[in-house]
Amino acid sequence: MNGRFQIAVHILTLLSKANCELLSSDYIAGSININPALARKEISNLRNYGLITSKEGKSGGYGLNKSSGQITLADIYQAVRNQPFLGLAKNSPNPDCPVGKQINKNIDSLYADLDKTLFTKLKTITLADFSEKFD
Amino acid sequence: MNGRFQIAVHILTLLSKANCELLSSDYIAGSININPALARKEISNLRNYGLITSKEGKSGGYGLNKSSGQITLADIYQAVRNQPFLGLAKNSPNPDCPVGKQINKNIDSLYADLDKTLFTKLKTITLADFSEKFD
DNA sequence: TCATCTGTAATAAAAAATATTACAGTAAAG
DNA sequence: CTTTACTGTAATATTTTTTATTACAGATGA
Repeated sequence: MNGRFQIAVHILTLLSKANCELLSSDYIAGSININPALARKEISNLRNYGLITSKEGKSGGYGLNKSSGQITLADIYQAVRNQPFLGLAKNSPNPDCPVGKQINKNIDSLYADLDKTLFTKLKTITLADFSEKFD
Repeated sequence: MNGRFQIAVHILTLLSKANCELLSSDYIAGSININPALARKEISNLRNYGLITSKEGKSGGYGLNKSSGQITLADIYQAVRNQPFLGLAKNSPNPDCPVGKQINKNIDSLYADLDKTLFTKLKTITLADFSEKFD
């Protein structure tokens, strides 16, 4: 799993515990210990997926766009991955070999299967569930 | 998922279809289209996990150490990963932030949970099952 | 004793992830 | 209106990880 997933979960957990106060990218980046520009970039992506709202200008910042009970970890993962969960087969095997010729197709289909399994699991956990684990 | 998993599955599929003939690292690397030294390195690891046997010297090569029905994809993955399936939390968040302080613990526990889900799924698929998909 | 393999380490190159810098644009507050 | 404190985003640099390459010692059979 991608490091971006962890960052995204961290961001959304902060927002979920912020009680509707807007948080700045500086504050968020400080909690994660990453660069504010990187935080803004990930936030921008999460906003494209409808999970976050933002407000520009002085006293601007970020908040959740839905209640934490309505956001599942599957939503977060879907926003973060640009490829299927486990990546695609990416070798260029020998087409003259009977196994090489078919391996990518079969690996892709295996990955899709595993992907579905994980996704099903992630759908059962809401951001609210996850946030509750923090004091 | 790791590129090494795909390589490992490819190697074991080749061996499983080789009908007990020993295959050389050159042949295997040629099918995957990778460097023979890299293939030998992965094979060496798979041998440490009891999945492959090797024979040195002229007319040497590699073969399966168990029947393909006795090897599951979970065995292969376990051999290939050095860390849990989805990696460990690896940020160094701010310990002065209530969320930052606890995020790694909670992410690790989430990953362990997801890991178990995937592992359970992978255990249901044998190398024989996978190999059957090739003509 | 030569040819053909494996085993492994050291190194190099390529690719991917992450961090940094910079600055234009927006909104509130004086 | 002008200053201040933010977001939005692109360009670039750095670091880390992955993958490839080279090299050669050791094993085994012909």
